[in-house]
Amino acid sequence: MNHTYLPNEFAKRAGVTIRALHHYDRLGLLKPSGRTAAGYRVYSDRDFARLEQIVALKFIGFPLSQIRELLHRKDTDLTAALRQQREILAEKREHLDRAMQAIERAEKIVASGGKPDWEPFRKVIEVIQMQTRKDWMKKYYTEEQLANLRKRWSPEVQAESQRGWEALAKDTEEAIATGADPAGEVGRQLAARRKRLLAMFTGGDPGMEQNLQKLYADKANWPASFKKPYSDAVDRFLCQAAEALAKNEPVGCE
Amino acid sequence: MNHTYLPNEFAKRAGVTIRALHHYDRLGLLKPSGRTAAGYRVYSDRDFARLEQIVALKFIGFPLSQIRELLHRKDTDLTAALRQQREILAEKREHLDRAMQAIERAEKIVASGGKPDWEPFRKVIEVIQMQTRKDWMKKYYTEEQLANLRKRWSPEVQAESQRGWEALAKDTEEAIATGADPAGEVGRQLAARRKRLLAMFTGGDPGMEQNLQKLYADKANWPASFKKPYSDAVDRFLCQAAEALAKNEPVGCE
DNA sequence: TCTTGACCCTTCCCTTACGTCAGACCTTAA
DNA sequence: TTAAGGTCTGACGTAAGGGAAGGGTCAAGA
Repeated sequence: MNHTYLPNEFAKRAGVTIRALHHYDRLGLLKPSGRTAAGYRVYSDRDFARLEQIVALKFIGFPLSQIRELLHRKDTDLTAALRQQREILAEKREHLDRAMQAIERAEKIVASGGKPDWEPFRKVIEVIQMQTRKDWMKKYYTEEQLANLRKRWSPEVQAESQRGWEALAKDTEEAIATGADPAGEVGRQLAARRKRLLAMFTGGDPGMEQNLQKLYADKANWPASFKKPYSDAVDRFLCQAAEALAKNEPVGCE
Repeated sequence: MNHTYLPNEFAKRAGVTIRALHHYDRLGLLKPSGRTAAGYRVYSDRDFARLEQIVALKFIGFPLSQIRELLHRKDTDLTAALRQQREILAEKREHLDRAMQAIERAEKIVASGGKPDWEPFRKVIEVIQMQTRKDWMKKYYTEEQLANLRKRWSPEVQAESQRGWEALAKDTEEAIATGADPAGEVGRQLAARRKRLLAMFTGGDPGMEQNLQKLYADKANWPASFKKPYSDAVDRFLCQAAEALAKNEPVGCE
């Protein structure tokens, strides 16, 4: 059972390249058990186990330097390292999500044409600034609520929400064009759709709903990225409809 | 309105470092409009617009070399570049998701203690192998179904699902200990919980449910990472309960 | 006029995790 | 004996800048 391997076989079995083995050797991360008379590296089963660990730690994103620490010193706090690494990955994922969202926006604007080619990037920049506007959002949301929001507000959900708002805007414009009454049946249905879309954002948390209304009222200080995708007329109609739908609840129209 | 900026003001306004400006200058990505007699870089509003574009494209993950192409040649296909970039980001996100899942597993095993410190990494490796087992999953799932699954199966959902299974296992063990009947009321409720957890995975797609059953039957070929977190006794009890709950539907127990 | 502090310049080395040569050495089969 | 295939070390390249060395510029205060 105590096999020995030459570099080629060893590397293939572990799914790494020979060059990587050289690299780990030079870093002192994985020294081969021995050498042949000609100087060829010779690896053992124990080396293989260690390489497996290295590969695993690399997969979850640890840098080689830290892997060496973790494998070298038994006293290193593994749980703390894992937790920290998970947090790092979570941050990276957040960035990726925002980048994907930005691309989708840009694609949409490019596809709708008409504008000069570089218009999309204004939008992208707005999204970035929204990211740096975290402190602004903290005026209204607690850290915990923001964390929940980030969890729920995946790019897919965002995309769906955006589609929903666009469709709602279109239908509302039609309703206005046909002279519909905000308090009538059509308005009632549109208001219900608006409510569901808001619920996608708040996740049904009443605290967040309140905050959303305060935030909505703070119109003067909105970052540009919060600009609604529909006109003031549509906004007014929907607000009136929403108030008609729920006579007793404040709706957040000015 | 035609402002000029020295590096400090310019960099701050755009949210980059002076060192980055030097870098872009050297790459020919953003040459300042002019220089003072002393050799200081002088930037204009047009430079600012260009820098905004650079920052935006960098945010969505384009390398500087490609950014230069995109900004230099008007004929470059922007839509194609955006689509491709989105795909690249999607792949990265997939990797991140799997890494986070691996960390969560490792953390759980470390926390439960008892095992030698390096046991967790066996589990991590299994997750990696599951990744390379894509071809195996394709036996049962179409590409489209897999894509849907990846969308829905975020780390958060995974974590929640895992918690759900663990709780279900615990409660089922208790039920077995008290001699409950799989076909009785307790069994009925446990079976319903099992069904809901499966639904988290299938998303209610009946095609995927069928596949899940086929996959379940292919027990001999399961990758190790699919090992259930509960004992065979719990498994049998839940299967019998599920069959009792839905007399006419096949449940997938052997 | 001299100095201080805040800017700015260029050039060079450093970072990660290897990939890619280049030139030389080893082993084995034909 | 030679050809093929495997291996060695060493050096350089990658992306996107960070940091430091060593030096110039500018405005204001002593």
